[in-house]
Amino acid sequence: MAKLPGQPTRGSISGRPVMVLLDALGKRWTLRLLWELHRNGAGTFRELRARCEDVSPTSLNNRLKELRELNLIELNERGFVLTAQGRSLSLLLKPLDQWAKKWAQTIETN
Amino acid sequence: MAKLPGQPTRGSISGRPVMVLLDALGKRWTLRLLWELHRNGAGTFRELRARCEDVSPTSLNNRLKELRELNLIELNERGFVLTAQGRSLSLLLKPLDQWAKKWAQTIETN
DNA sequence: TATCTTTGCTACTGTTTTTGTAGCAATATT
DNA sequence: AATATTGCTACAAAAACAGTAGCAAAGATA
Repeated sequence: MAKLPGQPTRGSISGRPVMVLLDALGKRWTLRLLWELHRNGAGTFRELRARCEDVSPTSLNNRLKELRELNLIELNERGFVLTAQGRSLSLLLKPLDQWAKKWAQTIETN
Repeated sequence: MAKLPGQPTRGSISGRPVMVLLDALGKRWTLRLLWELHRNGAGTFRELRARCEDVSPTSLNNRLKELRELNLIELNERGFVLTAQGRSLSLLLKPLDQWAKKWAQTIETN
């Protein structure tokens, strides 16, 4: 189901690892799930649904399945957890929070 | 069209800046476009299409429109370019390339 | 001035992705 | 033997995206 590095993806025929990654992250809920698991730790299927604005079980299952095939999360006694790979990736996402705060100040919402 | 920080988004009712950002980045071609503009510089509409696997003009236009409203890109004489904000964001994305390379080695594709 | 090109972009239709509701099978608990 | 919780699936509707064609405006060329 998920496209692994080396394989052509939805958004890039090259199969270059970074392209495969960008494509996976570009699917809905993927980034949010990584973020959620990083910030608030492991969770069961239903817990993750609740944490993610009640995402539909269909979508959640698809994303979790893909993230598992990509070796970014796994399912154990504690629920769905980031793997070592997943943790190292989510570390890269961490600065986005601070960045977004400053960014928000430069945009007039009202 | 685009959801700005402070406003509820597709994937988060809170409007928290980072959620707005994750939602925007989670749309197809968004990450790829930022990546492309960072790596290979400004480009016209048609150039960007070609650079991005011939993305449909409909989708490209939507993403460019959103990215402009989010103050991440702008259109000038040279074509579509990253703004200062866009550049600072794409700097955060840069490490993904190296990460993906190592990541690819840990996954057996064949 | 008239033609030719290139620009960003839109209309339209069909496919893919995502959603929302209901509920199942398996495991654990009481 | 019930009851509850787990991950997950079926199915139909809605939304997002793709693919082709082509338009209007601006610039270059003749």
